[in-house]
Amino acid sequence: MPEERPRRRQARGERRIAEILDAAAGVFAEAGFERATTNAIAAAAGISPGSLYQFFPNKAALAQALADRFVAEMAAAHRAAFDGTDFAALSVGEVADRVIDPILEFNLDNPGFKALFARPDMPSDLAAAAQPIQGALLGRVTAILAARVPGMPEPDRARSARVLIQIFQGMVPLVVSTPEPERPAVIAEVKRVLIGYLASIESLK
Amino acid sequence: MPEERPRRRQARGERRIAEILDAAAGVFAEAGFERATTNAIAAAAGISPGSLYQFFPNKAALAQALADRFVAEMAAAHRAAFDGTDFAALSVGEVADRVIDPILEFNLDNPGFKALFARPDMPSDLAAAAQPIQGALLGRVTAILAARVPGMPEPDRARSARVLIQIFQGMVPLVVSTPEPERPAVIAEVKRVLIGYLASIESLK
Amino acid sequence: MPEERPRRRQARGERRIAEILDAAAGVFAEAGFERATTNAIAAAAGISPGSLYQFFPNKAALAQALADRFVAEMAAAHRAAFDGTDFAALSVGEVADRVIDPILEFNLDNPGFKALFARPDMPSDLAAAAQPIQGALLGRVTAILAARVPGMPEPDRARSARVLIQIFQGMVPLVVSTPEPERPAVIAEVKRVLIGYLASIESLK
Amino acid sequence: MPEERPRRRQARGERRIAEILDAAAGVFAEAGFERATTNAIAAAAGISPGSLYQFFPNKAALAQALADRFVAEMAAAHRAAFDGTDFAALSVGEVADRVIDPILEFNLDNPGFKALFARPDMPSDLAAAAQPIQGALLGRVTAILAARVPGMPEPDRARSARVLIQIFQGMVPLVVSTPEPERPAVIAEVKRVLIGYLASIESLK
DNA sequence: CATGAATGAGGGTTCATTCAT
DNA sequence: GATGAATGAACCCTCATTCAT
Repeated sequence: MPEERPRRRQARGERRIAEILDAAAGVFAEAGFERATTNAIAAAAGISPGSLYQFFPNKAALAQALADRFVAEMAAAHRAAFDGTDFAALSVGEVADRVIDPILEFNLDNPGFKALFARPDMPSDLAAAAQPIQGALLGRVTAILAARVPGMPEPDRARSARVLIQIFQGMVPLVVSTPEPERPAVIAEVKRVLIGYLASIESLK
Repeated sequence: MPEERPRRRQARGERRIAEILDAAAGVFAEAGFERATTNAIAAAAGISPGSLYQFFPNKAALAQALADRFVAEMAAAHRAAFDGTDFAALSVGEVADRVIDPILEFNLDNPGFKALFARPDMPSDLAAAAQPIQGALLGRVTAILAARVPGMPEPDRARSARVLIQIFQGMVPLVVSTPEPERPAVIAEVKRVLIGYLASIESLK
Repeated sequence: MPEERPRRRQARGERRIAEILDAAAGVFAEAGFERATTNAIAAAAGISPGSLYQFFPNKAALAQALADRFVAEMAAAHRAAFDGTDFAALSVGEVADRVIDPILEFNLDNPGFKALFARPDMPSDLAAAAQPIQGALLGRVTAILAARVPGMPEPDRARSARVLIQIFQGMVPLVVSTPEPERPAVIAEVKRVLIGYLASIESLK
Repeated sequence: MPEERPRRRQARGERRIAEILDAAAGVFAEAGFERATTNAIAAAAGISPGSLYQFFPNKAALAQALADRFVAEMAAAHRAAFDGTDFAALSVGEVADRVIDPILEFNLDNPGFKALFARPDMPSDLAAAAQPIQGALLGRVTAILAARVPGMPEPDRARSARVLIQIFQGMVPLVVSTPEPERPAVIAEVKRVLIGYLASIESLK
């Protein structure tokens, strides 16, 4: 089986890449993107700086790859939340639960996410990386709206979807920064906001 | 008039400081805090690097001063929005207009604001600078809630105030990033969200 | 022999450190501590500025390390001069030869020494580094005096030891600055001074 | 009296210069030459940086002028010590008193002196400034030796004079750094050294 | 492929000096 | 002459990146 070697190598390489991205996420989360040094990331990954550059040509590419991974994981979370669900048949509360909980969980589990995507000087490449999930999320929320409020004009629907997403994403920092005993109440409130908005749209008939 | 000289000097110094802060806000907005170089800020202010350091002992102090100025301007905007207004007598829509419009305008006018206060590694000093407005804003929104929903338990009120503020602050990027012809519709939607949440609270009696 | 690698590495690292200290001693000697730039030291050591900082965290630490090395070498010279010698059994001339020659030689061989230890704003850390040799030297000269002039009161002895050391150290610049054909005569004269002082003490019985 | 104005101006200018030199001596004494900033000197002199440069074209010239003043004052002290004294008729102890006391006093009174003349990177210009007093001192000590030890060969005499001067100058730091109750004993010891050396020369007949 | 020492451009900051007022 | 704000070259140090081993 001569194919074994390359495959095994590739597998090891991918494990390495994953480790580096894990390390990078941690360092980014702790220091922010700019103050995170590639040497610190390499050290956190248990490799040498030179090795890091065998996998990523530069710091931006590393950030990009981490962003891509975040995006892929996000997409998976979204798929789990959205696929095979008939949102038209659910109550607004159930819709909110389905959509919000997994995404909140993702953000709580991945503190590096914010450090990458919330930085004020995010280059367009990075923003572009996020675009697929944003686009997918937008599409799905639009679909939910279409299912629930069929008569809504397309531009209004798109705008409302963007607003819904933004409300939610804007609340994430509040949820993340709220310590544990109080956090569920905040999450409940976030859902009330979204539900309220959804209901107000639906009431327009 | 021998008092003229120092006064004029001081006036010039303060104008210089204002110019430097303007320049810093611009460079921060464009490059982010970390990538903004003091030399670039000096150049943008039309002065030499050495001159910059006659007004601010270091980059952090410059950031602090800019933050303080933002905070002061924000506070003024808040005062203009809140003081002398009987929020209990207004409709929810009017409340939303009064509160939201000036703050949105401030954010649209000051792109450097975000670069300073949204950076992932904000030092506690900077955060402390923002605390006064945050605190004041929280106090005022809490007061509005108290006026409009007297029977609400205190912890719920505090939480709802935080959520209201966060909804709004979370929407700011969306508003700012929406180009002009579409922007008013987005702002209207933001208000609908807030109004919806307020109404849902008030309906609890 | 797997121990070879780290050992070799460490050896190379220590050679590098020695080279840097050599370079620093030269640059300090030529320009003085303040005017010596770390980049010039790096260049003199044949390395890049960044490399210098892999061995020393800053200029002060570099100076400290150089001082420590000087001190260690001085201490070795002192030990060679003092240990195992019965100064009570020697003539004053022999005592002078034993003590003076190696220290003079050290100063002639290490022009950077003066640049580090004679600077007017020597930080206390550096002074502390020199204190061990100064203390040891003082102890040894005091011991010699005790051996040769047993009846001397302790405070007088301590003072005389300090004076002897100071005479000698004060003469070093004269010796160093005297060009070669004349230098031995100056050294002879220095010894005459010390011998004369020693004799005058001993004559007190 | 039209000559009055320029003279008065000149007088005021010279007073200013003296004040600046006083300030410089103080700052040099406290911070060392390199770390002393011209702005600090100007501030200590109670003038603006610009004014300082009306009197001295640069920092080196200021140092030079201060050195020159020190030298002139030293020369005066020397003249007071040497002129009109028949050293051949005095005991060695009296010679030592006459020569040493005023110079020690000068050093004790002028802490800036050391900061200027003891710095490791003294430029040749500054050294040249000191040369006149050094030369004069050398001449006078040589003359004393000639008066007291007529048969001494010229080269030996010159060398002994240099050694005598160097002994003394080398002891100055010890004297200056010795705190008050103990200082006179140290001074007495310094004199014993010089007397001992002088006596050993004279005994050669 | 891995290593980690080496690189060097560039950033924040200082300070001797200048110049408009 | 005096002022002091302004200048800008140069310093110490960092860190993304490279390369000999």
